[in-house]
Amino acid sequence: MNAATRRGGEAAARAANSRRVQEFGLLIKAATLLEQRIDTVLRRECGIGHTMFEVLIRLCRQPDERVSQRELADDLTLTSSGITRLIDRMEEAGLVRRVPAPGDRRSVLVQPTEHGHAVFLRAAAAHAEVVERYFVAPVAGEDYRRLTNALEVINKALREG
Amino acid sequence: MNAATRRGGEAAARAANSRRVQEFGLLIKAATLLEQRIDTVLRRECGIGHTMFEVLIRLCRQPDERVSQRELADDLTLTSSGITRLIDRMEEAGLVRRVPAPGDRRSVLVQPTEHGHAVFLRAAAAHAEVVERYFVAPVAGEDYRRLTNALEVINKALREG
DNA sequence: ACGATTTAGTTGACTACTCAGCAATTGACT
DNA sequence: AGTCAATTGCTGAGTAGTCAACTAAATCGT
Repeated sequence: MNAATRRGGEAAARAANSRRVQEFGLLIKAATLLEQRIDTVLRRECGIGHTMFEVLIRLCRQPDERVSQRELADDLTLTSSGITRLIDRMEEAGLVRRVPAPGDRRSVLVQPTEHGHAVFLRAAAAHAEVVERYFVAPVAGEDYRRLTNALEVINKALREG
Repeated sequence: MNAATRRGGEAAARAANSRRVQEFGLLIKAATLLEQRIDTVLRRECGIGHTMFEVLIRLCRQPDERVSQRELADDLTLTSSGITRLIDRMEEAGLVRRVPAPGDRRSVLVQPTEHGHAVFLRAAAAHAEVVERYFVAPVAGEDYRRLTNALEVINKALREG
């Protein structure tokens, strides 16, 4: 190993060991593991993955239970083609149905079926268990409030910047 | 809409609007947006995505700069076949090289090339900027320490449970 | 009121993963 | 030593997303 390579390696080692890198890694890792855990549980107990569950949340929390594909795509951080295919699969699984949007013939509204409701209710229970156990419980009361607060601030910064 | 459907809808609406669901959504969303943002920046400025960057971090922070594929897979939350293909692409891009592991002929060690070092150094700078701006800065001093602490506790719970 | 721009959704071709099944090697137990 | 189980990495087939290019509909500027 020559001197230049060694210098490069040292600088790289410093960068790779930086506090920020480690700390940021914690966020990515926690989110990945939690998402994976939920996905596994939902698949086993309800036959849907985490992404479909996220769609059902958006549909069911709306009073009229109708959301456009565009809004879903923005909310889930997917592209419009990603949403098209996701809703295709959900429609095929009998979880949702597409209805034309009154007043805008370009837009498609997505609506849960009765089966969609039923699956969502079971999924929500399983979801709540995992969230409670690995996200809420490990972080005690006051710190939990601060955690969600921090996450909100980060999301705000991302939306604005 | 009949009475049964309406009842199902109301229960679903309650579940979908639960505090925990919203709060957990903040974590997923923050992680997704941050990862996406970093991916875009790295791709534009260094020609690599976020996943390859994560591999380079693991390689460069090791004193001897050699890590087995198995360890990388565990660290990045990928399957062994996922890592095989990722390292294939990185090798093809000239970022890393595979070397046989002394003392275990099943195992393959991955090592950054000189080009890998160079790319990593530029990428680390870009990465640091995004992390500083959207992850560290929005959450002021004391709360930031608590945030990383909470994330650590969550990761610990996930590893153990 | 009409052409130019923007927006919503779809499709084809591609990318990056997963899972299941495999071969090679290692370790553990008699 | 000899076999059985576990571990490492690889491969074929399938899944879930992306991007680029398209059509149809709506909105804007004049």
